Amino acid sequence: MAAVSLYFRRLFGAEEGGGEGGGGFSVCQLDCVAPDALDALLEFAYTATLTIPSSGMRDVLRGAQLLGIQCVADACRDILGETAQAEGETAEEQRAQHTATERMVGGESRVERGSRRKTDKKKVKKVGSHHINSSVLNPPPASPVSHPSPAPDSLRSLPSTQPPSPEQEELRFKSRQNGDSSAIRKPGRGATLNGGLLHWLHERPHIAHPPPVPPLNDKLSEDEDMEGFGDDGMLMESTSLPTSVADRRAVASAAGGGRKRKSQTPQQCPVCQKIIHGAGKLPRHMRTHTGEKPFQCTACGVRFTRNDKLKIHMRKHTGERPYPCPHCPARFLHSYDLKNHLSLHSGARPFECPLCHKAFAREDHLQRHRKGHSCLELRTRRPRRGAELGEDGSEEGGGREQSNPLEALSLQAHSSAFLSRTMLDGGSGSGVGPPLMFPSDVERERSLALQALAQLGPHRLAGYPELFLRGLELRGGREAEGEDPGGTHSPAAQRDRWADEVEEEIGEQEAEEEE
DNA sequence: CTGGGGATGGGGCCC
DNA sequence: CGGGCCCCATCCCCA
Repeated sequence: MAAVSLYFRRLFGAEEGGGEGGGGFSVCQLDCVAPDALDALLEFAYTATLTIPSSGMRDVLRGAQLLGIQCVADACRDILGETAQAEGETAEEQRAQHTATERMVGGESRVERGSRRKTDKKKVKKVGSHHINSSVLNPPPASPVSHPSPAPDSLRSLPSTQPPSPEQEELRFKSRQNGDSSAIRKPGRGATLNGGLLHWLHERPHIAHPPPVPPLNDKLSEDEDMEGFGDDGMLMESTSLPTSVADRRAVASAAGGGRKRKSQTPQQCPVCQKIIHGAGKLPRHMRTHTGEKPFQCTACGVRFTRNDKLKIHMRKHTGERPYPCPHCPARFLHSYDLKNHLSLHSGARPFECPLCHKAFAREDHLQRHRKGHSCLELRTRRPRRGAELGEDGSEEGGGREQSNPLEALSLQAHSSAFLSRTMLDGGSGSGVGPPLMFPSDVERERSLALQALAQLGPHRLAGYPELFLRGLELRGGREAEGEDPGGTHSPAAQRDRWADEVEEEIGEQEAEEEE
């Protein structure tokens, strides 16, 4: 909220050097803003989408002015059109704000002291919803509760303390001015404003796009995107991935030097920093943060974040089950349900616990089994290596020939943790560290994890160059040692290999420790 | 604890 | 480039 509202920026400790994100406020009463308007403005702060009930435009305008959300105020005035001009007070405000804006564009950032309308500072910030403690206000639906990056850092690095250069600001200002008429759309439920978190603008589905002002705007859009990801020093700092999207785009931009728009995929989520692959997939991902569910079932009213999920849901009402089992009358809503079901007919259980060698038909059941630490009968049975290879002739087994390296990594962690405890039974450190894990195992875990990462291809490790390089090192070393890289690839066989390696490593380490 | 169905989110492919 | 469609992995819930 501080990122979009001057009022909140001041309220929540934006004082330079203040440091504490809360600013000491625990309760904030906003009775000067109509509840509906405040709700709309909060939604805007989180989602860069402003939904204005047609009856409440004036309230939203006043709320935006009071809270110092300049772009919303501008948009409301734009929507109101001549109405705003006709009212002397509003027109006066508008002139004052334009004057203030022009001062700001010229590099002046002085803030009027004591004024409720703090309209003369930088308008909407590009980075918005970062660790917003809105417990004292009405939180938007399904606002992110947890966040991967620490809150104080996010708050400290709010771009409000690092205003863009005057040139950038001027470009943004011009863009906004030129596009006033096209920046607003009126979808079914109200007006949607494009003006907030600029690096979302190209991604969000219900947001009007910036005005077409080529070629300047084209460059501007890219610059804003870059800014949103990197120039504000927040997102890039938090990830510090040299091969991140922003860097790749920066490199491409520098190399190309042309006007051509670069592909926006993959894109980094500004909230969770996750890299989202695929054109147009970021808006879909963003809805997981905002809780927005624009697709509603007309039959039962259930809402969904995605259209395709709604479509599948509709099958429940239509009775359509398009995935029939060829062996029995069962029909399924999802293809993967049929796939799971087919494993019942085939009897294939390709997912075997490396510890107790219990086999499961489904991978998630194996994972659940492992997470529950329910397999404490260590190696009461030998691996079914031969049996696996024989059984792999079945359709299900054949489908899982290529084991997921991440699965191997996870399984290996599970195995090594468990084995560490059993092999070092009676060792020191009980009660310290995670369950079934000894502190001395941390380094070993790390090493094993890197080995598993080495199984990942560069496409899976593109965002983790350090790990990838180290993984290549390790893999090269192992292959040079004559390990059979083309051995069995069935999931269970792979896991057995890992487990055996773990045992070997543990044995070696024990020998070293004894020495 | 396990088996099974369903829900959710991400990625690939295509238009 | 955005969106639809599909598949996959994972999680949740219930019997």
